[in-house]
Amino acid sequence: MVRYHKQTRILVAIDCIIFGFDGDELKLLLIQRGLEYEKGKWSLMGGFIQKNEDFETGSNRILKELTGLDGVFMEQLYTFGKTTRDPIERTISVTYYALIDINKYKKRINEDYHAEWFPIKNVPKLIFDHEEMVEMAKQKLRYKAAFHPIIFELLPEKFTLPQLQCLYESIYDTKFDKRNFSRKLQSTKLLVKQKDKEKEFSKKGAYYFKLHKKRYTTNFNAFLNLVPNPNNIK
Amino acid sequence: MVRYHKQTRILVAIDCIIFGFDGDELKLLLIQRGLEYEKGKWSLMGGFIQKNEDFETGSNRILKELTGLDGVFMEQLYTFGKTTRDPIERTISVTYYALIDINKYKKRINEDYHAEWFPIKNVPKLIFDHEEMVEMAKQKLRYKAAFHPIIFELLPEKFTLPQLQCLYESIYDTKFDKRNFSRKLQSTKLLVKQKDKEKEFSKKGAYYFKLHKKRYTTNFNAFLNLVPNPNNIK
DNA sequence: TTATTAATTGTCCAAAAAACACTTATTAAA
DNA sequence: TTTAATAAGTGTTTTTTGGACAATTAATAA
Repeated sequence: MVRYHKQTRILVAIDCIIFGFDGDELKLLLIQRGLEYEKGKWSLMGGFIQKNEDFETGSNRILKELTGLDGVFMEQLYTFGKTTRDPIERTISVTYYALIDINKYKKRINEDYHAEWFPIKNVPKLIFDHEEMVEMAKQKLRYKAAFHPIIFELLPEKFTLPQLQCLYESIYDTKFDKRNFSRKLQSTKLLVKQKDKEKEFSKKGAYYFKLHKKRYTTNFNAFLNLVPNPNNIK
Repeated sequence: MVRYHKQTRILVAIDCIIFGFDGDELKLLLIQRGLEYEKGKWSLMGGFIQKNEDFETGSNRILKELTGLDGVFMEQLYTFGKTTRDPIERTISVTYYALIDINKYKKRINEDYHAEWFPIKNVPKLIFDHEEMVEMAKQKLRYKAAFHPIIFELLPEKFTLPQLQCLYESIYDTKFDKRNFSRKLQSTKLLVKQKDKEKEFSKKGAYYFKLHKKRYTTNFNAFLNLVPNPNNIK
């Protein structure tokens, strides 16, 4: 095989910023490094890209290795390339952020890693530039959730309006008016009210909703406005 | 130096998607490959990352090599990693898109490359996955320009409202109502009307505007709405 | 029966966005 | 000099959207 000569070849890692929601606040899944350098310190789940593996495959492999989950929402975030970011050897890191339904995550699916969920407001010190990665992922999530209905990836199939509002409030670290919130979310037409109620968290109980799947997939990338009618743009 | 063992090291390229605006339509700067593989084919400007170079340095080096320009708006777009994207040897590509004032670009600043501006609606066939990169950059530009005032990076210091509208229309491939457009843009408070007029393109002449630099830098990341008052969010 | 708790629901007002058409400045041609 | 042509500039009305605001309801526990 022909090769490019005299060029530097570099290690390429994939790191995953994994978000979950436990019904109370937004959380982040971290692992405690086992052997090698920086042992015992907290870090994002990651790994090196393999010889014949592309990023989609690699990020899914890494996510599955830790969580056992397949087919979750995951999107490339940013590629970090400071020359000194890994003190052992230059490594660039292609990061992906994932939104998972925390109920589907089974603790200890993988005994090789000591993994734990941390409240997003209380993340421990992380190795390398992982804190910067987390910060960027949080911003991306805030940004995207303000325009697109991606938040539902963090919720179980059936959820209530108060749960949904709580999730938004956790992401934006603020409080919303529940009347306006309810009206706004229902006006998206993405929610289908169920007949049964969630009764654990209140006496009255809150109606469950499910996503209108067809509209959800169709509207996943619908967006808003500085340009007139951006949705009608060809 | 300690190194990670048994891991694959990969070539890392940077490719730049360079946009410009000539007063009429959005354009893309491409080069015709000189020697080596795929000679004569059109391609994005790119290069391999150097041993002690991070992405910001590298992307600026590559941009300057072709355009002679410094300090232009450039932002990381996406990292492409399909294992077969470069048939010579596996190479991942970290892409950056740049918005330049086309007037500052001097043709033939660099005789090593045969570079040409192509209308965005009429881009030739490109090598590798470069068309995919261009497509993604176009989408990103549309997305971002709908919420943030980045478009001014494509314009000279003084510009007219009709020019600005023409640029938006070219990006979105549609027509806007000029009364609403003018009102909307002026309501941003980012524009400062000048006393002189541009008189080449019409008999009446159109007033020049400049950016209100302070407000422009302050509001560069201001944005809009699915969440109440996202601008006030902590 | 009453108290408590959280869910649910509606009205009004303000601001923003979109639809819509005429007037003005200038130059070139009649 | 008048007229025609061209593109710039400007205002009003209506509709839609967003946000402020508080009373009622369902269920359980005291």
